[in-house]
Amino acid sequence: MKIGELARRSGVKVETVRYYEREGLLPEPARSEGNYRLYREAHAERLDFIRHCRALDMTLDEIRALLACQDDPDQPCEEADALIEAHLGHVEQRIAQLSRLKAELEGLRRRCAGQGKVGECGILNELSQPVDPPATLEHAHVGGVHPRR
Amino acid sequence: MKIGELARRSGVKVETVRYYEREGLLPEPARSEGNYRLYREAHAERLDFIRHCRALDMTLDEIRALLACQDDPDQPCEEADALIEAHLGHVEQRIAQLSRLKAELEGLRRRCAGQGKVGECGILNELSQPVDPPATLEHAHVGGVHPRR
DNA sequence: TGACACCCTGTAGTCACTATAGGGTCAAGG
DNA sequence: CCTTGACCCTATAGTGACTACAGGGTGTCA
Ligand SMILES: [Zn+2]
Ligand SMILES: [Zn+2]
Ligand SMILES: [Zn+2]
Ligand SMILES: [Zn+2]
Repeated sequence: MKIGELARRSGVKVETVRYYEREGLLPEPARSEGNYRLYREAHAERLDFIRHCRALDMTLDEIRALLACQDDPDQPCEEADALIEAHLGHVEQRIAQLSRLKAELEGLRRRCAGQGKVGECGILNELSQPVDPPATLEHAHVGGVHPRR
Repeated sequence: MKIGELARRSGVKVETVRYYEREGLLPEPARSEGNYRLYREAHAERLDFIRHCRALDMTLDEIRALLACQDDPDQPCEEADALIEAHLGHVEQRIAQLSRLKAELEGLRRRCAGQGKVGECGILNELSQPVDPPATLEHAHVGGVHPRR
């Protein structure tokens, strides 16, 4: 299987597959006579694993750690379980933070009468008030509201 | 007021202030004889506005648009209000998405008996299953669960 | 022989900063 | 006058997880 077919099967771009190889998440595959990468089923499964984890918003570092567990199947699974638990914590923290932002945005919205001019709008006046620096979460990584195109 | 004092007052780094200037969010201030930036109250207010918006996870593009409204105080405030409304949508979308991830992670956690080896752990086996590509949200930008250090 | 789809490497761009390197300015103390 | 130290300046590169080229090579078909 060449890189294009692997990428299609797992729903990623070809460049992403090569990126995962550079990052050490996918092992270097065999090469054809013409220097093309040649993949096997095991590569496709590993790529699905990675994409599954990415769909859960894990970092590549978290995924690397999980893959290291998986590559050692006789070890107890405590470490892998702890990684999932920790990441669940990251997601929960981010949900809590975004819920606070949502409440603040809804409060902001209520401060606009709707027919006024910018100079009188409660929204913009409120936003000019200083803000106490947002508490920096320790291992937070579950990110932005805005996607990359 | 020199850049260090401005930065301290608004709780940002000096480099961030210079970055906002390069990005056109803060106007270029006057310079001292020794080429130091000299700021006034209006600059501090504008910086507070920017930080307030960033604390709500708006992008710099969204903030630029809001600042453009604010710089034109006789216009009706509809556009500014629509920007806030749209961003509230971004936050709500991201909360919904993260809630789905949270449910899936909790489901994963239940698949581990707790005393097994990695090879038998339901978590890792489940993660090896392919995943349908996550629906790409149109203007999503409210990002990751994982923070930058 | 040419067209075309696919593959290769290497580099640069994204976003919102952050962190250096390598210098200049300015007030106080010796 | 000279040094120390805090502050300032510009310019450049790094972060994460990709994405998009540029500039070439390979393989198959007509
Ligand atoms: Zn995580
Ligand atoms: Zn309004
Ligand atoms: Zn937004
Ligand atoms: Zn387990």
